[in-house]
Amino acid sequence: MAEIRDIWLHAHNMIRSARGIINSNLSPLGLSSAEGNILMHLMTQGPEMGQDQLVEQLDVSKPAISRTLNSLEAKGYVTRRRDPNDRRAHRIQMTGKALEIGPAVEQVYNQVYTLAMKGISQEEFDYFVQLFARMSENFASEQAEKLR
Amino acid sequence: MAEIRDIWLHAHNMIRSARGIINSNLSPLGLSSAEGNILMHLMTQGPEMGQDQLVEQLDVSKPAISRTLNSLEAKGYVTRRRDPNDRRAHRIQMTGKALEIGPAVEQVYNQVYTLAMKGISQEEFDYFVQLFARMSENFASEQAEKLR
DNA sequence: CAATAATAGTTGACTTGTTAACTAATCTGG
DNA sequence: CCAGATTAGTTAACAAGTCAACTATTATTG
Repeated sequence: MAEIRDIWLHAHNMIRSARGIINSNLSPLGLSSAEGNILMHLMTQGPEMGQDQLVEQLDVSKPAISRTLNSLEAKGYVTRRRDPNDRRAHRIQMTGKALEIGPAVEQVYNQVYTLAMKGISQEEFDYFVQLFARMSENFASEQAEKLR
Repeated sequence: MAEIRDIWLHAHNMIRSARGIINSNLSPLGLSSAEGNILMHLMTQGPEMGQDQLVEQLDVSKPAISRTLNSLEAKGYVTRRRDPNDRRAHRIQMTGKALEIGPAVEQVYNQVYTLAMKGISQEEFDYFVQLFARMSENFASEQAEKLR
């Protein structure tokens, strides 16, 4: 019988395992999983964007994004340009160095995705994500409720 | 079209939201979510167990359990007795104080579970958990592989 | 039966995230 | 046009977890 608590155990386990795999595969490149997440997002979603877009699209807090960009910038994988149209904002751009390691990073993430999907059909997967989205939305709208 | 990355966004969001709800509802009792998780487990899975069982069943590392028990003990919700049959081990037991607040704690968790299930049928839920279990197992056996 | 391995817990250093409070720039309505 | 609200980002303090290395027992086995 499925226990509802199990959802949290599985979610916790999956996130921890995936992070572990990503960390150990990125460490030869001198990258952490938090850094990899941002690079992967930039690689797949466009080569340049504002910090606030990273916050929204990766669903991670502003301070977390800010600090991870600090280390990516220090390592030379990313540049922060002031946006000339809005001098509060920063435009984040991957450097040539980032583009060089791009395929290697992408491969690490694809490996994780492949592992997650192992033994699961496309239909099952779509249904799973759809249910997860509804459950996640329950929490999101509860939060919106509280802010009102 | 369902993106596989979305799974992590949903999992992240659900865990964070649930933690937030639990934290804010337990804070009047002076409890954190990490502490609540342990109390809830003791309440539903038996009034007494070894620390290693908490580690295994809650799927949280030894240090995390150890430190959370420190604070539960300091607050008088739990006692650590040395096991007479194995003097390395500790037997964890809820105190009367913990039993008193038990129903209130349980209610907080049930509220979260109810929210997660909103608009989701029992069949959908069972299927969801079953798929999640398989996905989680993919990661667990990968990890076992590496240890071998 | 003694040496070695395994197990239960703790401690320390770190990772990755959070919220709250702040600065600086931009927007908006009276 | 300017006072107050909003927005982009940073900093500080904290939460909750991780792994690695340690102590102190208990189990195994040669």
